[in-house]
Amino acid sequence: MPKPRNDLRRAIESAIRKVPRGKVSTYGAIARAAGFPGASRQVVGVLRRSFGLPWHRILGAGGQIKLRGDYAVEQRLRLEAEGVVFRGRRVDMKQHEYNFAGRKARKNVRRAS
DNA sequence: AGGGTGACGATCA
DNA sequence: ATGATCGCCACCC
Repeated sequence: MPKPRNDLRRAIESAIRKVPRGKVSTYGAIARAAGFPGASRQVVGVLRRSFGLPWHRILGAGGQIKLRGDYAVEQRLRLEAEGVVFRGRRVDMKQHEYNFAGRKARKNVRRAS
């Protein structure tokens, strides 16, 4: 049986809440982490409807802010307040993208010597 | 049932 | 880099 739609929302919220302070993630990544690849638009839906989520830590692919106008400004401010570094209009994902447990980690992880 | 809507994403000109 | 297009998926009239 297919997963109940409710699960989708629950899973997505849960995934969003896992992103720690100072880290960020993307709509697509959240969807995958929640077990619904391709449901990035649903992630947006959840973010818009529910409160109490670290909404500012969720960005578009490539670390780009997808909000418009004042909201975009606020998101950037909030992130910078957490120590997130921007490179032009995008967040430096190399440094701040959160790795969900259970998700395939890149091999070739070399620690800073 | 049918059509419109998103804080999307990947691709191409 | 920017804008257009198409594919996606659940939700709401």
